[in-house]
Amino acid sequence: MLDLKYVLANVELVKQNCRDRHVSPEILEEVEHVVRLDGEYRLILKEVEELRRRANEVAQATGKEKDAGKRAELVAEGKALKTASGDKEATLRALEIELKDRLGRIPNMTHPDAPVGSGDDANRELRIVGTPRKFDWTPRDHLEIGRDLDMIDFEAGGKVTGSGFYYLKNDAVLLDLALQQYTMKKLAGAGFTPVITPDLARIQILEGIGFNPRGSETQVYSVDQTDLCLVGTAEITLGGMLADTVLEETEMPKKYVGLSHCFRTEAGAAGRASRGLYRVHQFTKVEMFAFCKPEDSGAIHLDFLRLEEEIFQELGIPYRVIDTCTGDLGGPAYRKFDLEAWMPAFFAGGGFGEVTSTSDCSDYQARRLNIRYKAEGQKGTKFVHTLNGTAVAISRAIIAILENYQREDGFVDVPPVLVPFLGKTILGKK
RNA sequence: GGAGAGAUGGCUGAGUGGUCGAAAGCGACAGUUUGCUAAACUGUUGAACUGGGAAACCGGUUCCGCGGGUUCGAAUCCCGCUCUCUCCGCCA
Repeated sequence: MLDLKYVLANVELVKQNCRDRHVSPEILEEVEHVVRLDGEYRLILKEVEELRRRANEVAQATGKEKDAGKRAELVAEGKALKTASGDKEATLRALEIELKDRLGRIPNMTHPDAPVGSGDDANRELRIVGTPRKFDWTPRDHLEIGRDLDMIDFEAGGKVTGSGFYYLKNDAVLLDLALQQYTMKKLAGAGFTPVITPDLARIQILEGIGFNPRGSETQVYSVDQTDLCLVGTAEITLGGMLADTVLEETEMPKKYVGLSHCFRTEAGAAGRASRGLYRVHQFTKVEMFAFCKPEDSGAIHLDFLRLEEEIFQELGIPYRVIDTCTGDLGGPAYRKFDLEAWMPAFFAGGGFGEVTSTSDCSDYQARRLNIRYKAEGQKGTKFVHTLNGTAVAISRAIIAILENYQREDGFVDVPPVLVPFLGKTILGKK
């Protein structure tokens, strides 16, 4: 959620930002609605406050009044005031709810360096790191490898749960756990507090982070008869962890690395790049999250990106870094970098597929989650900035590892950095 | 799932219908004292929104877990909910 005052003072900037981000026309119109509603709200608030002021005055006077006749007069005035304010109070509440609702639909402002535009063409490739390996044979994709080595069972997943679900078996299980442990250990050593989060969260928290669980094209599974949703990322539970708190300036930045399962309906994503493990309804993810002072978020964002790159460098997977264009930022992100890993077989002839993503959400999430900090020596509180970044999305990392580390004999080498966690050097071999 | 107890400011904790944004203590901050620290003493000390003012500051509204209700008036009475604790049941 943007700051209402900021929106009112910068209507044209906010609207231009909406256009840059290619939001729907209805959302662009929300800016006007917000301005109009705020005007109405202030007008009525003034009237209501005046009525309440007088009502408080009367009520106090009534208590002090000893004379029965005068007392009765005051009570009568109090009753009249009560009647008068009833409707206005209701209108005021309705206006406030609508205002907040519409304000919440306006996306975050955008970092000035983010490329303006929409679609893959507008994304800016910052760099490519690593060299794709040359194969002496036609590289097999992870579906084939997973089946041949009895490591991934999509049929059982489909039967028991549905399309988009899968079982990991044998060495894929060890690989999954090794990736989790390697990443957790690395980030715990880099000053992050390790956390295993709940896999469900309240709707209110989802909304605070910027998800919209109720829309028709929602990516989120809701649990019937409750206000709970399965989380699509630990970003939700990590950000929500400090909802409604006031931090001390000295304890920031607070950095967490969280492990959760992630559930996504992938509504409307049918079609391209949905084979195998690439676009599944459930996967496990290790996620970085930070709460920091506004002036630190830019540096921490770059640090998150550095850590993501370091992880893929250590895993020995070629990747490229994308500075995400305005049209693809989503609602909460002020700026976003993606890492796309080389997948030699999943994309015909080899191609890059998104494996991590890190967003600087400025104070957009903190405002709605009400996460503030007390600045030393200053009165009042300010909203923190929040950042999130994928450390490892296990399913997609598995694709990259299986395809990049495959051997001509059908087995798969274990990336050296994972060997200590996996306890073997070749996957699939008994 | 059943029974009971509770939720008040940074913390502890008083407050059962009007003078309560809320006693007291602790903590924190400032001052006095002091070679420095401590102690002692004095004072200050919640938040959001909002009107006036250059500012210091002066007003107003809201907030005692959350949401309703009763009343001229609610921290206080009534209803619903959430959370915490204790006991019982169940359970990995």
